Amino acid sequence: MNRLSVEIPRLVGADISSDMGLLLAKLHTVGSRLNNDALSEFGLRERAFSVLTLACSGLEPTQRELAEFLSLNPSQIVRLVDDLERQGLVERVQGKLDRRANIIISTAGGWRLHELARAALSTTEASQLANLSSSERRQLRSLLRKALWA
Amino acid sequence: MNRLSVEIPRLVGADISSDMGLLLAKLHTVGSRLNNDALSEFGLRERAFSVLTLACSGLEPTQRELAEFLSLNPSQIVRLVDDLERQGLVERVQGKLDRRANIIISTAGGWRLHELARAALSTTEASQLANLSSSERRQLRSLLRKALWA
DNA sequence: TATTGTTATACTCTATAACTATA
DNA sequence: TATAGTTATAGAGTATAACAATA
Repeated sequence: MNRLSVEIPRLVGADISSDMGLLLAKLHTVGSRLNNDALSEFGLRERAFSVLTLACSGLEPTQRELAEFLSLNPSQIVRLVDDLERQGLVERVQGKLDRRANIIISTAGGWRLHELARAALSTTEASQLANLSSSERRQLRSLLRKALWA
Repeated sequence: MNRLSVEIPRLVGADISSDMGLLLAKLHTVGSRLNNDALSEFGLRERAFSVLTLACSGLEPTQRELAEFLSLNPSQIVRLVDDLERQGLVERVQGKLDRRANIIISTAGGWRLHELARAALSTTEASQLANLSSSERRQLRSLLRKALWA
């Protein structure tokens, strides 16, 4: 249950093996397990890592933008930022134009941890997509991006 | 929050927009919302639909096989089958070779509901992947299958 | 009036360990 | 001893409504 199956199960013959919902669910949840395992030594989980990455991006995202971009709702962002802030990895900075908005930026420690975590994740991604060539991985990435943002 | 964004958000510029974990998480969770909305009129959710589909496949899956194939753990299958059984959609049949195993098969009512649900889902999938041509959708499906089962 | 972030809350999903009956 | 299914339980993820501060 903790890794991609090495044997091809009998049920792959079923029609549902081409069902987009199932394919995405399976690759996502299996990948999440690998990612969360890899991130656990850094005290992070998959979504916290995404928030940290955006806090490191230089784009100065507001919590609202994070919610929209990550397809999470605003109250989930509150919790994620609370935890990252408690760990000293990010800070809430009041927006200049709109004082209601919090801009989330990484601390120096956040940057350092992010680099380590990113490196660790690149190896889990390689194992998650071991069945694909590097050109197929690029193709997959490109199709997923296009599906989401045209 | 309930559909794919029509506008491309500012943060797409960030490196993380190519992060496989994020791409899969986002397309999966947004798709799940659409699927669960579409299935709600049938009293189903995404995973229950997957189990029902396999119960209708003629492959006579055991609960163990369902767990492995769907990347869920056995106790989750118990709950899903309990609910489907309570709705009269599937039955547990004791395995002939191994009396410990339960084979999950669809009832006539399960078959009928499955057909209706499947038709409803095909339209949500179309809207989820509206940005892709039909050849790109086939390509995506094929890459996801290959990633999972070589 | 509308929006940003927050809190409280409920529900769903995921994971684990302990148990039973069979193998 | 090991495996299939079950139960109980805890923790993580998701969704909603109501509220304060600001627009």
